[in-house]
Amino acid sequence: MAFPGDHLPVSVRVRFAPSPTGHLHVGGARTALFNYLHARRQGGVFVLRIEDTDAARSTDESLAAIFESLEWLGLSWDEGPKVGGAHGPYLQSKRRDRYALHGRSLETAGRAYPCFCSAEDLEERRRAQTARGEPPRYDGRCRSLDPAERQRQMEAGLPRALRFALPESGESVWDDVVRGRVAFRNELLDDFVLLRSDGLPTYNFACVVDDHEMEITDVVRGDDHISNTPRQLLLYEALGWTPPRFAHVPMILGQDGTRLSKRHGATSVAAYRERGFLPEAMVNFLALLGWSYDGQRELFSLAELEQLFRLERVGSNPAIFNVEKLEWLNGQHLRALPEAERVRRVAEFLRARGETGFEMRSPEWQQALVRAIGDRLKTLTDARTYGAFALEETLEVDEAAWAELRERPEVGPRLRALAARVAADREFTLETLERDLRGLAAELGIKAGELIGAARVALTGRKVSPGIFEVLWLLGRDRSVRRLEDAAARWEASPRAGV
RNA sequence: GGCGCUAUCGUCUAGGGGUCUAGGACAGGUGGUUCUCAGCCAUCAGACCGGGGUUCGAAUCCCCGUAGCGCUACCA
Repeated sequence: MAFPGDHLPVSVRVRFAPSPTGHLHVGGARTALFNYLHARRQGGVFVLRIEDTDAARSTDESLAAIFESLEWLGLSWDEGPKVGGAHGPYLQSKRRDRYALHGRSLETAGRAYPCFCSAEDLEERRRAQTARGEPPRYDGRCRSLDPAERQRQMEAGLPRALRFALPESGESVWDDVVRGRVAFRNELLDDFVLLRSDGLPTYNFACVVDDHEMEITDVVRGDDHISNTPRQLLLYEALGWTPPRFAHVPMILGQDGTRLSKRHGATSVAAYRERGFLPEAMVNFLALLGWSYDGQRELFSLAELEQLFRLERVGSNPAIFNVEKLEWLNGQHLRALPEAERVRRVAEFLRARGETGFEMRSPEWQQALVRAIGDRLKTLTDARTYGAFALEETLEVDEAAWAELRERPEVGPRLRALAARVAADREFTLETLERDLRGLAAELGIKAGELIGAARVALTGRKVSPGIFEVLWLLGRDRSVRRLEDAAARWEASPRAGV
């Protein structure tokens, strides 16, 4: 029921607020995804806000990297850097006046006070508290400063921070969308800093001011922020603002169950991109980390997720990032791609890695290679692995594969015979090549598989490859003949244990 | 240490008191198909952290314990 003066039922407004202190990691990407999906599903607005109040750690490179990763994933923002919006600026470093303004009003209202304690002092007092077995928290020294003394310190021009004067009793409670009721006793909190002595806001203050001014209705963030929520709730109360709804999504852990970090290997979405993962798979995988549709269906496109995602279906237990599932999903999405698109992605991927062997070939050849690799393609990197025999001029021979071949009898002559057939094949199609080889095997009285095995090592240098007729076709007549003969010569020159 | 969050197969999860002899997926085993591998098909193995309650009945509700993680900064 609406009353005069009430806000009209506002549509959902969510935000993703990374700090530009490094690449976008998968945990952040997942938070961004959930925010994005929630906004899309509810017909709301997705805001991107940059929390760069830590001047020492924030960099432009990080900022650019975050934009790039979000764009790659397809998570477009409706308001924020690059696109603008009515609630800007969207960089906290450009909003100092806002924080100062609200800081002053809190101070005037007696809800905040200047603190002249130095960092060293604070550190020492904390140490003493810990030594005494007490919880380390601000002792309130400057809160109880008498007005004359406070005035004197101000006039002396001592660096001052602004601290929030917390209520000593009561509870901060909220109904979390993913966890239900969460409560903290206020007395356990301490008078935290709102504005640093350099005038920049700390996280909790900036966050509350911005969420309010940007009219954020739903705060969806990692559950490492749960214990910040009571502090923020208290700020909303002190400022006379209505707090948003909170949804604390579980964190993503490394294989060992601890918070995902560099020691768990690749953690940035950029790294997965470089490894040949598709944004489609990444999005699908991230969505499944914490959210489920019905426990059965697992394959989703971003567009489908925008329709099906519900914050209420997000679970509350932390998830371990397991790459095997990502790889499987990547294979699924790769196969779902129309062939032409798959070829395009392979070309793009190889080009980004500075490999030109693929894109120099004809479209028909490119398509044939990708088709020959077929379902072996789980990541785009596999295109290079399985296509190396045709992409690279010099053949790298796997030692184990060769060792096996070397010990087998009759290989040399057989490879030479096959070379002759291939050389004589005027049509050179998959059909004629198959006829050549199977015909020869029959004449030699051996199984086709045996001849194929030897040819595979000779032509690709490996024990594993795409189908042998495709291999021959991709290599072309000249290269095929040459490799077969080279292998035969090498076999003939090799001493054999049993001979 | 204090506070908080979490707890179902190795992993991601379904499950909201009886239909659960707990379902699906990845990974793993076995068999089949094929020129290898991948894929595909079939099949097997694999879990409700422990202890108390509540209830006719608990994976599901409550309490305690345990474990993991997070926060405990003039980081975010």
